[in-house]
Amino acid sequence: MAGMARAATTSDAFNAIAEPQRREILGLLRAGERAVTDVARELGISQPGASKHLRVLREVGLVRVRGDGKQRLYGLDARGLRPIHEWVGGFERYWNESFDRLDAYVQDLKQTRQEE
Amino acid sequence: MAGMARAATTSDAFNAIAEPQRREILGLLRAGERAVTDVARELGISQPGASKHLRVLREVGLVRVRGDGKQRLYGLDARGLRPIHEWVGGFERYWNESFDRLDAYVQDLKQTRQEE
DNA sequence: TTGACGTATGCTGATATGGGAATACGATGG
DNA sequence: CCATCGTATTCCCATATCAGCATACGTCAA
Repeated sequence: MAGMARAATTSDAFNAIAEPQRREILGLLRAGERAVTDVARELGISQPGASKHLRVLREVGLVRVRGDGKQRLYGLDARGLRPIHEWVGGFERYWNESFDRLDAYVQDLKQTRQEE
Repeated sequence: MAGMARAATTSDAFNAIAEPQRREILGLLRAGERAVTDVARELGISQPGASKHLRVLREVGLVRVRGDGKQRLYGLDARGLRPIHEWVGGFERYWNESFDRLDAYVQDLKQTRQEE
């Protein structure tokens, strides 16, 4: 076996939210549960498209399903976003530094302390 | 033109951090600048591999380069992570809710108010 | 059961992606 | 200029991904 497009956990939450439409879906579901057709309509995508994206989101646990008659209601389960938030948050002290005209030595000093 | 693997901005910060090794690189660079070879060695990947990942990170602006003799020192530029942090943070109030045994109606009520 | 609706899956085509290996490029030192 | 070291790029392969389309599946109503 040779190359793998995106090594390790090929389908984790990081990957799921790398897709703009999936991010839109998650944002939409904050307002409450939605049937597949509704998701498709409100986002202007096809029904199979919505269904597939929802499948990915479900497989990584960002979304739950609930049968409601003929419909399948998808609801947000944001718990999987927390690790992402924490990982990115680990860089919080760095993104306020102005790197624009900053050489490496100064940068090394700054990461020791200095907040703003 | 038909299908595109990952629609809109095919290379944004969301995509860049979807790769585990690239996340490792970013984490490594928090400790300071690194030459390509050092990144490769410390992460146990090949030099071309490191170079390619660093290229992606540079193209989305999460990393800056600086020539240092024969070497090319890569440094972290975390500013591009801020939008991600904010987007994910928009779900913060949802991931503490216990969805485990919660039906949709209750969920709809909760999103109106209730904090914890 | 049959039809209708809602949803999931399968297929295809185009493209993106990552790894490995080889190699080209760039800068420095002699 | 030449050798060397550090880095970037290219080629190839295998795989993953997404969109569009068609179609299968599941549920409910009559």
